[in-house]
Amino acid sequence: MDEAYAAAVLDVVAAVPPGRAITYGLVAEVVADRALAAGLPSRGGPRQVGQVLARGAADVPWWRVVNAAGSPPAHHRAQALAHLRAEGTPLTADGTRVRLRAAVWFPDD
DNA sequence: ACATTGACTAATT
DNA sequence: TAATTAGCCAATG
Repeated sequence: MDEAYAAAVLDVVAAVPPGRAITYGLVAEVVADRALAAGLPSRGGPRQVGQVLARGAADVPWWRVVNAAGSPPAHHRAQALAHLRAEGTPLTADGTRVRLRAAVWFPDD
């Protein structure tokens, strides 16, 4: 397990502003880009991001990280949605998933 | 070294 | 729009 990678992932997640969200794939890309810019070897994909969060998400707003379909992790979806709703994150009419079109955030904003 | 697993994604149906 | 299938990458046993 690479702590540097985990730290990079958590850093990105922690940077997501309230009321916005980001996908696993996007996090993976940002981390990969940063690693590349730092001259480090390329990192893993979305699944590794999930693995890192599963392990050390205690200190970060993990509920702002959703899958490509806009659905929160299957493990805590109810609680994640509660957080998102409380933050005013754009959700679909049924309130079961995030409206990525409007809520997706990229580190440039 | 091989098989299994998972907080994933994209293409198909 | 939702369910299936196949591909994916690294960690674990």
